[in-house]
Amino acid sequence: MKSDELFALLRRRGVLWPSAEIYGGAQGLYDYGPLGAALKRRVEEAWAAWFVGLSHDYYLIQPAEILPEAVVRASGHLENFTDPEITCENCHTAFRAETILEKVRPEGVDGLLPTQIAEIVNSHHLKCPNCGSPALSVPRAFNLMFALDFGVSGKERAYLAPETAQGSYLSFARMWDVGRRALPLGVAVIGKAYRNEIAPRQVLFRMRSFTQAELQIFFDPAHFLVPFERARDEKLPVLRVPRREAGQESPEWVGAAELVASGLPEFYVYHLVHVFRFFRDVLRYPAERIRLFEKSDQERAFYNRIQFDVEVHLESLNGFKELGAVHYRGDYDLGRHSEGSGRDLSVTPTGGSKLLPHVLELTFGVDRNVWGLADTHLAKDGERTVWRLPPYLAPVPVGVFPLIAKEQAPYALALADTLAAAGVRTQYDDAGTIGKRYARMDEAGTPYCLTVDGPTVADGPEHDTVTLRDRDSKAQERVRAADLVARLRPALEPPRPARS
RNA sequence: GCGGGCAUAGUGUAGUCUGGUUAUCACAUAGGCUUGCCAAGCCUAUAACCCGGGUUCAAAUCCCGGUGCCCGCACCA
Repeated sequence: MKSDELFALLRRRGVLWPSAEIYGGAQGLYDYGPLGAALKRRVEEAWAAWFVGLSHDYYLIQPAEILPEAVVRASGHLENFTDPEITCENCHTAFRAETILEKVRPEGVDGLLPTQIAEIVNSHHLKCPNCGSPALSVPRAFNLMFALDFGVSGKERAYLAPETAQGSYLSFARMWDVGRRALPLGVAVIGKAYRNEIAPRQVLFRMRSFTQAELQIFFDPAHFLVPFERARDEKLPVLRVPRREAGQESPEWVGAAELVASGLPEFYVYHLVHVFRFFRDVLRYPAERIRLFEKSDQERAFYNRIQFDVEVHLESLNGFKELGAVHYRGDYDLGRHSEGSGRDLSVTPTGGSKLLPHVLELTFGVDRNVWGLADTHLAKDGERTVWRLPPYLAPVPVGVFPLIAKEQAPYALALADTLAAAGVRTQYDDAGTIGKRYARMDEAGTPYCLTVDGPTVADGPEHDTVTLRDRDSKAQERVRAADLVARLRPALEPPRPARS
């Protein structure tokens, strides 16, 4: 489905819509409706079950979403987000002011006001590096962070967190103390991040307020032992730099052991395997649509030593899109915060020697995956539209209908209440014909529908049995009402990784 | 940010070029009749010209500004 068509469908069904619609909308902001909010929450639950479940030493925390200025200064966000940009009025290419002034001012532009930069551009008659035109714009400082007045004095500044990772780094010292004082130590966060994007686009793909799910693993690079045997036999669809440079865009399937043999650390490949399994086995993206895209030295941020993006081919957006990534960030983060805060964040594990832990970051865009799940799992099947979500991700896992509202409504309502009380979320519906109700639930991604009919309420062998209808096969089966909870509940639990 | 395109009920649309009747049609939604296990049929109801300004006797239609969306470029530490 094309992006427009998919978004129209999601709007119509109340999955999501633009924020502040009645005022004409606000770029880059979206609201989730009932189905969307439920789906997003289930994705988050499945993510936490899988990744926090990877180790006894991985924990979920919830840090603040506002960062004091000192934090973003130390992390590098302040300087990197305020680079002034100059645009060529002729060919419309944008450049960093630093690039344009490179030759005449090799010391850089830090500390200069936009007007001062403009003066230098004018006095040296600088031209566009692309087309040679002298029509260069006045420098514009764009800061992707939302700045806030913090406190009542008006003197302190703070920023909305541009990523959730900083909250984990800030919490490291405390986590060390409350934890087992052992490495590796995993700190997971599912939270909001805010970026004042220049051009928000493609609905959930570039938003100004979005949700990230990230796991920061602090470890000793000399001793990061992982149960690699659980990953060794997996084959991964990787697209590595040499293959990319040879002009290939499709991945090749390479065994985990082979990746290690090529020089990637075991701990990295082990986690990459589990990230791949999450996308294939938990979110159930088709394996052939997934590729692990290695970023080259030039492409990745300077502090990332190894980076693979997890990309999924999305029809609505015409190509592979980044839905997650695995970054080996070295000791950059704790180093910067040690320096910035004046507090030494190095630790001494029991029986070990003092070190500044390194960080392996597993990062996911939650909103992007909600879109991805709509793109890959929601499709037309002849007349009907079916959202083939895994049952544990379905916003409403069970629909309950009376075949004839006038006759079986009380029984069906009571059944829905019983299931709800047992922790199975249901939707009761008696409007229109039975086929219409099935179609409605198919579109909402509901995997199971229960229909109460004549035999259910009549005396006879089928008393207290209902039909259980499967979304994907449309097959029906008679099931005793009393057995329903035991029957349905296992499918509604998200998978967890194997662990000793 | 730049360039191009677009904006009409909940959704998709006709009408805009060439200003003029009660703004078209389908689906969806609500109610009724009928049917009773995969979007059937009939009747009824609800519901729209993105916002602001201008031109005109008259604006969904023409002009200007704004906002939003789509595509391309740039950006995405």
